[in-house]
Amino acid sequence: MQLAEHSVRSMREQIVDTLRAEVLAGAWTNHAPVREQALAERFGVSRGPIRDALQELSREGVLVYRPNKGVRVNTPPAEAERQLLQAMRREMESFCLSQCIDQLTPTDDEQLAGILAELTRACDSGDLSSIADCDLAMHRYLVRSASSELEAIWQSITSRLRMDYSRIDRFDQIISEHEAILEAVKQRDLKSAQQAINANII
Amino acid sequence: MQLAEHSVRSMREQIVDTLRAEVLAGAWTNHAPVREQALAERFGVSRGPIRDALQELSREGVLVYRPNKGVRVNTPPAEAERQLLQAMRREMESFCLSQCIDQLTPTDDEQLAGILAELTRACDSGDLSSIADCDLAMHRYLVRSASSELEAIWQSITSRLRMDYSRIDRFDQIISEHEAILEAVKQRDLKSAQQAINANII
DNA sequence: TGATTGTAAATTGTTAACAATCCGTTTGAC
DNA sequence: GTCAAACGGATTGTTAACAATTTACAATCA
Repeated sequence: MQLAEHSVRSMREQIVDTLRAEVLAGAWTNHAPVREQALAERFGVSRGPIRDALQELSREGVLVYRPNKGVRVNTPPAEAERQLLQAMRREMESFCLSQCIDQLTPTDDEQLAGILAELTRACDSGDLSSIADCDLAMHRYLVRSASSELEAIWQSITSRLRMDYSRIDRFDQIISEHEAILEAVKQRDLKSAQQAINANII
Repeated sequence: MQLAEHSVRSMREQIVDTLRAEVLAGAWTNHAPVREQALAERFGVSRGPIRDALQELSREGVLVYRPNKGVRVNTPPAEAERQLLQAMRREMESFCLSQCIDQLTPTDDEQLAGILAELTRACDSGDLSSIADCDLAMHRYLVRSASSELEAIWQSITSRLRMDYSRIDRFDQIISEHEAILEAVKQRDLKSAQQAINANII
């Protein structure tokens, strides 16, 4: 079974996902250094897997690694850099849509609808961390459907973008934008979907 | 001194650079799995740093990691994906030039000239691995001058592109293209430099 | 024969101890 | 009082042994 292959998530991957979500949700400052021992105790493992996870998050741009000094939370990019990264993200997602849209199945539609439902719930409860998670999950789903290779690059771009979800009056907008994406995808309407994605990536 | 900070290259980085150069030069096949113990003995270290290096190269797209099964050499991307990656690479390098060109010093010009000299030597001797190295080194220098953040993304794009240097009649062209880049950069002529870079990324 | 289960070797994943490095503090000379 | 060298605790880097998993191969049965 192929899906089982994917469900084998190593310790490292779990730690990476947990820590990334926390950092991107703004739960950590970039002033205090990240200590390996503390994380090891928290996750109930030794420092080995923790080091692996921190290294991966550094490569991804979430953290910054300096030899013999450990890691810190990365700072947001300068404005010019941010604009480049955003342009690249748009380009990637447009491409991924064009690659995958004709191969999506009703099962995929259901998955996306599920993510949208969770996003709606998160917006209602105002849980910023969860909103960020769901927003990105929807985009990631489409990118991954096109290419797991591109997913890694996409991740390192979005991790560096550090989107800001704090403007509370945007919640309605976030939901409706993602509804538009889902609708266009369901109809297998590439142009509309690309437009909806571009409108969402601001 | 700031450069000293940079010159502190960890064991992992050295191993990563060595292995990347070998894989991208086509020295490894993607049929045989990569064994940690063998590499550990070759580099005279334990499996720890080797695992770190393999993990980093996996994230970069040079290798592919599968839980409990180790890593293999990655396969080249499909044509459509390759075109996207190339477009993104162009976009990045154009941007980096615009960011750094006015801050480059005569020292940078010398560094670039040095890389070009080495490239010329490599082309003369037909050393494909060295040609690949020097070609990328020049581009990397400009990217890094603009942003070490972007360098990581750039690396993961170029690693996946798997450029082909084997056409022997292209050596003259490679040299002249890089001469054009250096010349335009020396003049601090952004438009010409961007044009030269775009012409070189094919 | 062909498929399947059991077993042993090989390989990756994890751990804990040890070595090397960094950083704040103290000490001592001038 | 100021500066620099030296000390000590804390932290990261590396190692080797151990655990878990995979893989190849032989033994068994229909």
